[in-house]
Amino acid sequence: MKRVTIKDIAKLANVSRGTVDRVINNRGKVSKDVEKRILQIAKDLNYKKNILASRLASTKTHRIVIVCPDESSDIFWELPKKGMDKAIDSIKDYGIIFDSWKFNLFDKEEFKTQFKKAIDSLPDIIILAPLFWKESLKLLEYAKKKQVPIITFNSEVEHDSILSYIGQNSYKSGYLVGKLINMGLNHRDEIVMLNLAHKATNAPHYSGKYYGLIDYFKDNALDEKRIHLYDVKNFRNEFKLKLFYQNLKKKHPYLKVLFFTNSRAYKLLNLLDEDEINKYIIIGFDTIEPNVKLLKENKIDFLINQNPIQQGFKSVILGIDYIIHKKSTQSKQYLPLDIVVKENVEFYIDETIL
Amino acid sequence: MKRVTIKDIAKLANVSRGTVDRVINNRGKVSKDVEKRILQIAKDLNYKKNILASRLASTKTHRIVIVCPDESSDIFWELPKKGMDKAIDSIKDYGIIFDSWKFNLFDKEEFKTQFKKAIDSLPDIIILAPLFWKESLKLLEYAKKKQVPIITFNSEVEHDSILSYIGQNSYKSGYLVGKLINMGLNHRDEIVMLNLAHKATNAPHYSGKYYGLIDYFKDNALDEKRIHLYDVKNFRNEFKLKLFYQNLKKKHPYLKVLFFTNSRAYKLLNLLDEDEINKYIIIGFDTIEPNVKLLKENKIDFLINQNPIQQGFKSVILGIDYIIHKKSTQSKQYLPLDIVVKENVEFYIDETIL
DNA sequence: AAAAAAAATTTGCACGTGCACAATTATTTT
DNA sequence: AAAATAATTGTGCACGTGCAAATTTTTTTT
Repeated sequence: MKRVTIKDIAKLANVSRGTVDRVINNRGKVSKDVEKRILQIAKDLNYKKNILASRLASTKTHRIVIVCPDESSDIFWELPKKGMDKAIDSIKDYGIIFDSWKFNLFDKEEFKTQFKKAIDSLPDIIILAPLFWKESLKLLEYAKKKQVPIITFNSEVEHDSILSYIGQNSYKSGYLVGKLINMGLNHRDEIVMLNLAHKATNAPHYSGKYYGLIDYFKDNALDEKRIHLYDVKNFRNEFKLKLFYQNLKKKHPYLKVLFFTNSRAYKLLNLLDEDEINKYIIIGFDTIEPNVKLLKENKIDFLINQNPIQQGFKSVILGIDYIIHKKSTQSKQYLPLDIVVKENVEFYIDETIL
Repeated sequence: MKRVTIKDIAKLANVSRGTVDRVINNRGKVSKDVEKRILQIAKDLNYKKNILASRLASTKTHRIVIVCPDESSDIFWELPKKGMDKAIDSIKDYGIIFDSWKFNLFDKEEFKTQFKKAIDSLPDIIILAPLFWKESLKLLEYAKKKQVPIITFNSEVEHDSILSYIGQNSYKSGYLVGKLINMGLNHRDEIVMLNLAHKATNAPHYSGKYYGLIDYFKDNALDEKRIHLYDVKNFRNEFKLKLFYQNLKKKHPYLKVLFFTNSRAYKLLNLLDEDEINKYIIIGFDTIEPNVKLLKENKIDFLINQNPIQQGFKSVILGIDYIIHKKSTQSKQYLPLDIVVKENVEFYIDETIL
């Protein structure tokens, strides 16, 4: 069962390889009837381009630009980076160049600068973590004008220059947290949802979580008035963070659940005593090292894993797919929301992908 | 930054491409000093073979044989199949031939026949689901004699002709189940562990689960005497299965947890009434369709996902890796044990891998 | 209807490696 | 030391596609 090649098609169509090539790759300059004939034959023979030969012969060098936070500005971002590096490594023969425009997670201006630079360099595609919502939308419009397609990951933004989104579904993660909370809740207990983040960053990102949680309570006839949402902007100042917690305790005598909306649970928890922590059901996100440590010490009860490594990996693979196959289906891919407990955490730490 | 090619090395070493080729691929017939020189230069330049060109030029056709149960004999086996098909599809240009020797899950003799046939066909590698323990060991010895390397998945067997194992860790899954059970258990409740399987199949497979569960109880100062293990060999006979359950109920007045050791929870559950089921905490394995249905109906509380799709996918990828790169590190890769509940099941059903 | 222009098609080299056979050099045998 | 043999090294074609220059065919213009 020999593979069907361009040559086979050419012979059957009574034309040369070059003509078939032009049809297959839409290079034009082919008469209508010949084109039709060739396409029919290609279809009949179920011709599939040999990607090895294609990439080997191609002189074009494609370029993918990655725009995401510097992993030194926040520990979480080491994870997508791992996945991306893995993917990049796996296709080193395909002649695709990767550039990285990093920005400090807390620096809105730098985000704008870097994203703009990325667009202006006119790459074949940009892989973007659109952390700042408003600014992203503006620049996405700019990208559209410049005809640079974009794959987003981690944060969900809607825009028609976005080819695909890879990441978690915030709403559903909130809903899932509802379930986890409910497994150990009494009727009076209060739930506090802590958003340790700058106001600047992606708003829908965590509000989705909030509404998911609320809806779980509604769907299960629980009183959602017991849920309290707090934005904690000064989380990087330990003193203020601790002060915030002292006030929180006073305000909520029946406080039972601490739900951290992102990977920064450890920032507060590491400031508290053991018996203080043990009173609560504590839920956070992402299996970064300080969180895992707390999980193993029974200080965190659940971590939701949003598969950041896979997010990075798949974003890059998708970018490659787009370039190689010119696949351009607008799509969303929500990665699993894994429930991580002490007893299965080992499987979610040093994922060896592929 | 142009890629380093064989030609570059040849020029620097003052030899021809052919000589470099012979060194790189250990084809012999090269004088010692030239070989040394070339290897040094290759190392200095950090030469990496271009896999595209290599595979394109290669005339060799490699063959991978898959030996696993026919998916029609048990619904579970559709899942690894999906993963395998995906992996096979992704490398269709690499000129690797796949053969499949299926066997009926319940037929020990057929397993032996097919596995033996696979070995005798002398493929480059066999990907095997070693469901029958004793028979596998015997034939693995035979494979060793015939020098056929083997990758196993799904069931863990120890043998030195096995290159890698991809699958779950039974002990740890039992341990994890302990945790899940414990979240909703009272001190008197009885746990019943049901092994719906022929005696013939892989013994350590489920006994690992048993010991894991026991150990969780011990580690957490729970009374492991409340755990009762039953082998249910006649599970395919609905009448006998129901009878078994009736007896079970009589025997265990404080029965609270039904823990199914494999994917066959639905076989019993579909015979029982809704209010019967609601009394229990029910835990099973694998997100096959009938189980998912029960999970969505709140009839199953937890499913442990052993990532069968990924198991299939990774087994094949590993086989390809072995053939292409001659990587031959003996290794085990335990895939995550995902906790699946109604609220996150959607992410574990129709996994779109890569 | 010949010349010019445009459109369609063919041809040949390139990509980097595998592999078989030819050519050269080194070693052994006569 | 020439001849025979062995060991080593070089050369050319192949894999299937991309691409552009060269050629042929068709259409338009004079």
